[in-house]
Amino acid sequence: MPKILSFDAPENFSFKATVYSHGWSQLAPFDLDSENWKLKFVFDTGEDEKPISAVIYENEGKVFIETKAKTLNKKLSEKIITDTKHILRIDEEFSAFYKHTDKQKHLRWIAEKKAGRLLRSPTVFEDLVKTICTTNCSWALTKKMVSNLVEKLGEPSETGEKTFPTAIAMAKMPVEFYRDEIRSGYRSQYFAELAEKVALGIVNPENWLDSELSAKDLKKEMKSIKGVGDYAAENLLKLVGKYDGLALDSWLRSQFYKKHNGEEVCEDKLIEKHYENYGSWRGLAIWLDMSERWHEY
DNA sequence: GCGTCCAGGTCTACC
DNA sequence: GGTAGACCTGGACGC
Repeated sequence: MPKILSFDAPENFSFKATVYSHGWSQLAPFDLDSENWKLKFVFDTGEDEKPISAVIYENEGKVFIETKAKTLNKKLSEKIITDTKHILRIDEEFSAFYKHTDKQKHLRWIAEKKAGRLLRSPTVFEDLVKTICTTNCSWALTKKMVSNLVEKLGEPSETGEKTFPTAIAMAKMPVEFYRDEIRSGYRSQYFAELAEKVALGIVNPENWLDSELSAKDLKKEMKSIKGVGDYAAENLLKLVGKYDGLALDSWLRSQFYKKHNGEEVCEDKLIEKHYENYGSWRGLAIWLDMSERWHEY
């Protein structure tokens, strides 16, 4: 019998808005069943335990985690619930953000849909590697690189689905592996270097979650990682709860031109000006404004 | 079939 | 601090 865990969802939580918040639900080990609104994931449970495959869904104000584990002790149960709350950003508060968006008629849907939570991975390391996989390539290639990492370096659960690899697992592989097997091209050097530094404790991305640094200084620290530039750092800032940066990429720019600039290309300064009134929420404001049609469910 | 472009950018060298 | 050119991959497109 599968072991099912659950917890109460807060009043302002929307499972659909969270899993459709950006492309992360399409990246392994996430696997979204959009017909039934169920999100598959494979939880890493540490060195001594097999990873656990699970399906996450919401029903009547509760979040359920239906695991495929035959047994599940209290410690593992607590870890899976903690990870799920982190992934779904259950404890984040958006009322201050909604006060901004409710002032704009065309953004009132955001509070109505309870949107704002950007799906993330259980670890910042996983989000960091995935973000580097989004740079300078098509979304199809991003998905391919992430799938290759999971398939070739992930740990299998009892039912065979694999986790995202740890930094230690990634650090064991040479640059050639990333180039030839992961197909990550010039990013291969970045992955090998990053994994080694994280595995050795020289870099600890998990510290970014509760960093006391300002967004500006944290962005600077993130950019010290090879392969992380302005877009990647600002995207990572959003994933650790700081929305100061717009994280402009070619997709976001093109959407802005279509929606707010008569399909005319403009300088980034104009885009920044458009969202300056949202202050420290501007990164979330532009993202939701541009991805509005994703929330037509 | 082949060449070119470019996509959820970044790095380095140079000014 | 700003800019030009190089950088992997793979799908789309034109010829």
